[in-house]
Order: sequence, then C-alpha cells, then structure tokens
Amino acid sequence: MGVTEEVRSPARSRRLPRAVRERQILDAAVEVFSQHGYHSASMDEISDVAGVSKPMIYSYLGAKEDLFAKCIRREAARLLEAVRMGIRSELPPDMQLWHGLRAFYRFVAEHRDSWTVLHRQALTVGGQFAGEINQLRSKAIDMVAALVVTAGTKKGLGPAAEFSGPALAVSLVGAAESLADWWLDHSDVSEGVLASWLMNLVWLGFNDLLEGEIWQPS
Amino acid sequence: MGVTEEVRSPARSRRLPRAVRERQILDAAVEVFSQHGYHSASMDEISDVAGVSKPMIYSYLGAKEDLFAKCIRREAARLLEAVRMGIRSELPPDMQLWHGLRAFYRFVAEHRDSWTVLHRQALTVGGQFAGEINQLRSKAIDMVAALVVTAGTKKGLGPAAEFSGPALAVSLVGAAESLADWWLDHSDVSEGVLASWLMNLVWLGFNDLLEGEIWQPS
Amino acid sequence: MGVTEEVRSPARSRRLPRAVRERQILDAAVEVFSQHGYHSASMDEISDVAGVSKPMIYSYLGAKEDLFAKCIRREAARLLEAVRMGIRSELPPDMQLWHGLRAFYRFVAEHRDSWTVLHRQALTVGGQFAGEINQLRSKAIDMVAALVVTAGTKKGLGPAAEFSGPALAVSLVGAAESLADWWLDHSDVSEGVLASWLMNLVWLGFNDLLEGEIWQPS
Amino acid sequence: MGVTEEVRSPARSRRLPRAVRERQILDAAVEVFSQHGYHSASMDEISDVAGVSKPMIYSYLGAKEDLFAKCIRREAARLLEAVRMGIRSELPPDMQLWHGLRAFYRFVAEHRDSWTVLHRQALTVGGQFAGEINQLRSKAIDMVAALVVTAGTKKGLGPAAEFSGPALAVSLVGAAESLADWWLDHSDVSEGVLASWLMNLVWLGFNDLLEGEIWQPS
DNA sequence: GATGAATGAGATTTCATTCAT
DNA sequence: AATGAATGAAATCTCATTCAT
Repeated sequence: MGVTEEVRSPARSRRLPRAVRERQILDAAVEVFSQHGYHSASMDEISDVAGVSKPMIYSYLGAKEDLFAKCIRREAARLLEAVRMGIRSELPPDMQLWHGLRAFYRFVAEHRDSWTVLHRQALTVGGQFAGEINQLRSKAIDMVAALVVTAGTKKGLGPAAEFSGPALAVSLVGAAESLADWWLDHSDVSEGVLASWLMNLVWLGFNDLLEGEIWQPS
Repeated sequence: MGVTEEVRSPARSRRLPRAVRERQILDAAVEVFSQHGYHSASMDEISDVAGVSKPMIYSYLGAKEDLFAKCIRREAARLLEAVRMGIRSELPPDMQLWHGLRAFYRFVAEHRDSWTVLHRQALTVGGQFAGEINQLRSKAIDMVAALVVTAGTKKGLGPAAEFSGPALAVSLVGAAESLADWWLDHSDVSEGVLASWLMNLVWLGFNDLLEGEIWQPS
Repeated sequence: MGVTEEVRSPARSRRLPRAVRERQILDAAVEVFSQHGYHSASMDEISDVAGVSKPMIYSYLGAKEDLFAKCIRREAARLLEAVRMGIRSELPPDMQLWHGLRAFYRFVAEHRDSWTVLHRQALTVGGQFAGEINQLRSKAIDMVAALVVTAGTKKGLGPAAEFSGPALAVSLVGAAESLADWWLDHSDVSEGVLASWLMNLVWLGFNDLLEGEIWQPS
Repeated sequence: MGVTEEVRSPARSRRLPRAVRERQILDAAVEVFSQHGYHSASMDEISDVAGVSKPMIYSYLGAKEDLFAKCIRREAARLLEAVRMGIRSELPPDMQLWHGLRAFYRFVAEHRDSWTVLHRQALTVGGQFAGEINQLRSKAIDMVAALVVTAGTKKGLGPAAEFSGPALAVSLVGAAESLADWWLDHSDVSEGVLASWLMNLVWLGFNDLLEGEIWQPS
C-alpha cells in the first residue's frame, strides 16, 4: 500500500510514563518466567521481550527476585479476582462451586502464562515464594471450605465434621490444579465439561458414579 | 588374607566397585536436589555429600541433567514399586484403592527427599523432565483407572463411561499429591487417616458426606 | 509577611540563581564524598542530598571527576585561608607556627567533611588528583618552610641549611596531618593542647623533652 | 640464537600446586591494587597479571574484598618484620630509632607497591580495612613509644610524661610516612640521610637545629 | 580408578552519563 | 531552567565441565 515502512518507529515509542513501562516489563517477565522458569529465565531475555534496557527493570522493579515476586502477586490477584467474579452467591452451594471452577478454568485458558508461573514456577525458588503461593492457595481453599460448610450447616453438617475441612479443601484444590495441568495438553474440552467432571468426582464420588448417578448443572 | 590394604583413610574408601559408587552418588544427588532444587544444587555440593570427586560423577553418571534424570527414574521406580506392593488385588476395588493410598503416604513419609524431588523439583527444569514425571504419573493414573474400570464393569459401568476416565484419575492423583504436600507440614496425622479422608472425598463425594454417609475400611 | 509564595514544596525551591545552585551541589558533594569516598559515592546520592536533578549537576559542574576536583579545590582554598588568617606575622616564628597549627586544628574540627575529603579521599583516585592535593600540601609546606627559614636567618641559619628544608617541612606537615586524624577519634583534647604537643615535638625534639625542657606559648 | 623459541611454553607452566598459585595471585594483586587503587583495580586485570583465570582467584583467595585484606595482611607483616629486624636492641634508644627508620625506608624503597597499598589504598575501602591498617600503625607506634619511654626512664622521664606519649608517637609515625611518600618522588637521597633528617626533627627539634646542633649517628 | 587444578561462558547488578520534553 | 526517562558499558562472581597426572 505504499506505506513508507517507518523511518522512525512509533511502535517502539520512547519516553513512556513509568506506569506503562512497569506493565510492559511485568508482562514480559510473566511470559519469560512461564517459559523457562525462574532460574533459567535471564534478565537479558526479559528486557528484550519488554523492549526495554536492563537498567530500567532494576530501577523500576528491583532485582530478579523482586521482579518475580511482583509477577506472582499480580497474577495471583488476577486469578482470585476472576474466580470471585465467577461465583454467584445467590445460587446453591454446588452451583457456586461449579461456577467457581468454570471461572478458574476460563482464567487458565485465557492466561496460560499466568497459570504456569503461579503453579509450576513459583515452587522453584527454594521455597522463597512458598509464602506468596500458599496465601493464594489458602484463599482458594477458604473459598471452597466456606462452600462446603455452608452446604453442611444447611443439612445439619453431621459427620462431615469428623473430617478435616482443610484437608478436603486441599484435596479439591489439588485435584483442580492437576486437572488444569492436564487440560493444557488436552485443550479440546470446554471449561464447562471440565468443571462438570470435577463436580462429579468431588460432589458425588466414585461410588455414586458407579451407581449410575450423575451430577449436572441444574 | 593378611592384606594391610590401607594404613589410613578408611573414611574415604577407595577402589569401590562401580555399582556402589553409583548408589552413593545418586543418594547424595537426591538429597541435594531435594534441598535446593535442580538449578540451585551445585555439582560441588553433590560431590561433597557423596564423598567423591566431581570427575567421577561425570564419568559414572554423566552431566548434571543426566544425573537428575537418573535420580528421578530411580525414585519413581521405587515409589511405584511401593504402591504396587501395597495394593492387594484380591480385595474389592475400594479397599485396593485405600491400601494403595496408604502405601503412597507411607512412602512419602519414609522418603521425603524422594518425594520432594519427584513432585516439586522435577517441574522446575523447564519441562525438560516433564516426560519422566508424566510417565510416573501416567502409571499411577493407569492403576487408579484400572480400579475404577474394574469396579465399573462389575456393576455394568453405566454412565460413568461418559466421563473421561483419565480426567478423573488425573484429578484423584492431583488430590493425593496435594494432600501429600499438605501432610509434610501437618505430620500429626497417620497415613491411614489421610487415606480415609481421601476415600471419603473421591469415593463418596461431598454429597454423600453431607447426607451423613461415611466410607470406612471394612 | 503575608506572602503565600508557595502552597507546597518550599523545600525544593526552583529558579535559583546559578551561583546558589552550585554551592548547594558542592556542599552536598563534599558531604557525600567524605562519607563514602570518591568511588563509592554515587551521583544519584549527591543529587538527592543537593535537592537537584542529576542533569543539573552535569550542566553546572561537569562530570564526576570535575565535580570532585572542584570540591577539593574549594576545600583546599578554605583550609589554606583559615590557616593564613590564624598566623599573626608580627609574632616570633615559634608563636606563628603555634597559631598556624591551632588554626589548622580548628578548621579540622569545624569542617570534618572537608578535611576527610582532602586527606583521605583525595588519595584514592588513582593519583588522579595527586596534583591538586600536592599543591595544597606544597603551600602548607612553603608556609612552614618560610617560618623556619625566617627564624634561621635571624640566628644565622647555620648548619640547618644542610638539611633539606622541604623534607623537614614535609615531615612536619605529615605529623600534623597524622595527629589530626588521631584527633578525630580522640576529640576530648582542645586544639591548643594539640598544637602544643606538636610544638614540643618539632620545636624541641625528644632530646630536650627528655632533658626536662618544655615549649609553651609565651 | 637458534633456539626454537618454545613450541609449548614452560614459562606459563600449568598445573602448579596451590601454594605457588596463591603467591602468584597475591603478588599480582598487590601490584595492581597499588597502581589503580582498590576500586579501580579490576579482577580481570589481576587475573591477567597473575597469569591465571578469574575463577581460580575466587576459589583460592575469595572475593575481591578478601583478596585485598589478604594483600594488606601479608604486606603489613612483611613491613613490620623488616623494621623489627632493623632495630638492634643493644644500642641506645636514639640509635635504635635511627636503625628502625632506616629499615623502614629500605623496605619502602625495595617494595614500593607494598608500601603504596598499605599507605594509600588501604584507606580507600570505606574504612573497611581501617582495622587492619590501624593495627599495623599501632604496632609501629608502640615500638616508637617504647623507645621514648625507655629513654625517658633512663633519664628520669620528667615532664615528658605530661605529654601524651601516643600523640607523640602518632606524630612521628605520620612524619615518617609523609617523608616516605615524599621520597617516592625524590629518590636521589639515601635511606640513611632520610632517617637522619627525621632524627634531627624529632630528636633535636627545630630549636636545637637553629642553635646549630645536629644529631648524627655515633 | 581417582582427583586437584583449571577455565569458558554467562549471570546479575550498578553507575555515570545523556536525551527529549 | 529543570528533570524524568533511558541506556551502554563494565564489574563482580558462579558454575558446569574437563585436563593432566
């Protein structure tokens, strides 16, 4: 079309305000960390991908460790927010759980890098970020536990109290995470189906399944 | 035999048969990898812990990557073997599953380093060992899937077939792993209780629990 | 009074005349250089302390090296001036020397930063500022030498001429400097006493001291 | 001369024992530090001069700071030893002092680099090595103070006691150092003459000099 | 068989300095 | 006049890996 192809690129615009640069850098960092992991990721590559020189990263976001921590925090906040928005608290507990799971899987699908960083890479750094990650997981677990307890009290709770609520929640979250990972390699399933599978496992259990029962969104 | 053999230095014994040396080194490697992770572990420390010089490691087990791979393979084989030994195929499926889980948790308790390397550290190496790990997981999953299918066919399978067997197995394995991690920080529970909790989740499901049902080993 | 003048930020006032800015910057530079030394001092910190942006420093006083040179020159001039003002040329040579020393120590006490920069830090820069410093020392030495010569000629000079006047002056200056440094850590002595000690060393010498003689200001 | 000029250099011999390498490295470090100062000296240059790769320096002598500390300690020990050997304790105090000074100046002449590192560069590093240096200076000062006190008690000490012995010693040491520095640029004087000058200053003092007295080795 | 000696290559981080507004 | 934004260049340090004995 006769476009002069750029004498001076406006794409790589210069002299941007700090906030913009910080976002660029964080985006790049998440991408690179998710691909190579914390240790193998190099500040050089991050600065390349961000289109920024290395000193700027240090000046704006600190050392590699700080940068990684900031990535984790941002992505964790995003993920939690997404799940929170997904849950509709006016629905019955099982439907809440189902919607929460769907929101979770939608997030994973739409932000693979974020999920990878949070799930796989955050463990890498000598337990240094175990705190951050565990907070995230704790919040997720609390949400689940709240649902179960809510459901339980409605029906009178009963002997479920004998079981460690946290342990159940831990298991569910682990199952959901594991399934998310599996999904990354089997993406031909919708997030609704995924959530349904999980509901059938944790809501009904193998036994009911074997009996022919099925859970499905009403 | 009258061989004086060594006036001094029995500590750092020499001329051991190759197989022994290899085990020494692998043991040290598993210990160090589990403590620091793949990247932060240094060949220097491994050679120190093994009581062997670095060139020997390279000569016997290859480069760092190879060494790590061999660690993973050995520990994976051990874990699988332990679980296999735990299952008693003459029992009904739910009891098989329960015994398998108990064996798994016993292994984790008795070989924390092995478990740490397998579960936490193997992920960190940029997916380089995803293959190894996935094989292990696959085998675990297959074992679970086989149980479910066995149970299913006895009863006529039914609509459980509509659900991805693998996905359910993946979820169960994820839940078991997650619970194992949680256990590392809450070790005041017996492995039997742990396995029972998980059975209640995956065999009965939340719903039955809420109804007051409980699964317990017969 | 009633001038509103500034709703905020009276601290970082703008549009000051160049001379004022330059003084601000030099003051800050002397402070920072004296604390961290030439190399460890960062232009960033200097600009912070000065309350001025870095480009301004470069525009007004040049690169780091220039800035340091200007610091040294200013402080050297101040020190020399202070000593000159201290000497009363109408007094006999020994009293002149004594008053000069007192003035020197007063300066050191009142401008520790200046003295630190001149004495300690100026040496560190790979002899790059040896020239500046040596000029200062030369002037100090010349002043001392003049005193001695004056005294000498009055009395007929004699065999003192066989001794290198400069060398004696160098020694005296070195002794004075060394004592100044010592004083920084033993500040509980008055500058008069300090000067007297030195007079007893260089005017009388150990020998006379041992004989029971003492020099004291008349 | 028809020599085949080296197909493989034995000069840069390889695989030397550790002790030898350490000495090589320390020698190189002293040379480079003395030329450029602590900060401007680069580990690269030191490794070049030493004919050794950088990792070896780190492996044998530690980080830059450690390396510098080790340089200082070694040179300080050498200097002290040289002075101690110079003093002949059977002589009268003034002769002891004179011999000590001569030994000091001989050392400075023969090990300019050592002296430069000790005197000029050691101050550079943010007072981090002030301790090391002050220990050295303290020992020198103690030696001088001991001489003066010895002389003093022989004669009955008298009012010299009123003067701070340490302060006098500090001054003398400062004078000696200063004169050593001056000497580096005026090397056409023998170390005996240098020592004599200083003796005339500190033993006799200006006053006696003006009176025509002279101190000279008996 | 076994190891002390040795290094290439690359990682993180800092800083003086300048542009463009 | 004044500064936030931006970077080239270099320094320290570490580590997996291999010779040569």
